[in-house]
Amino acid sequence: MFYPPNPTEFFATVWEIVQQIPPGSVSSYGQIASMISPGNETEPERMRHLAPRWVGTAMRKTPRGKSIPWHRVINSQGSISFPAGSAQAEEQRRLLALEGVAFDANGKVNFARVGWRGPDAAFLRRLGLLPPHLLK
DNA sequence: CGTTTGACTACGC
DNA sequence: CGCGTAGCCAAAC
Repeated sequence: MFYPPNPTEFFATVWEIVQQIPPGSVSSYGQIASMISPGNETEPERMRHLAPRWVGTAMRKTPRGKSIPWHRVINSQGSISFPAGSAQAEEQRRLLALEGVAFDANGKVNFARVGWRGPDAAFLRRLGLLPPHLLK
């Protein structure tokens, strides 16, 4: 797959992006991965579609106590990626519920309603990321 | 130092 | 809708 040329830097970028997600909104591993460039625009398709997994790796290593809203990142299916019923899954669901993000009977959110639109232009410029309309 | 393990996703059934 | 699989390698054991 695509893999971070510099994992440390990649992880830090992921965390910065996650901090941009406002309360009440959720993003996905794939959405975040698609924002990070360079690389994902030129990467072969077969490599590119594995990038989200690295976002998952970054999330696993999320530093605590740095006010990073890790719970606002879910998978592309709109559901929590921790095993259903696990303590971590319950915690994530609880934190999201506090922000008004609800899951349906199938354990999925309505992306159309609570999906994050993406970071603002100033943030993109600061990190040198590509604007959403240039992303695939 | 060898083996196992992922906070993923698109796609086929 | 749900389940299984390929792709792919840095961490965690």
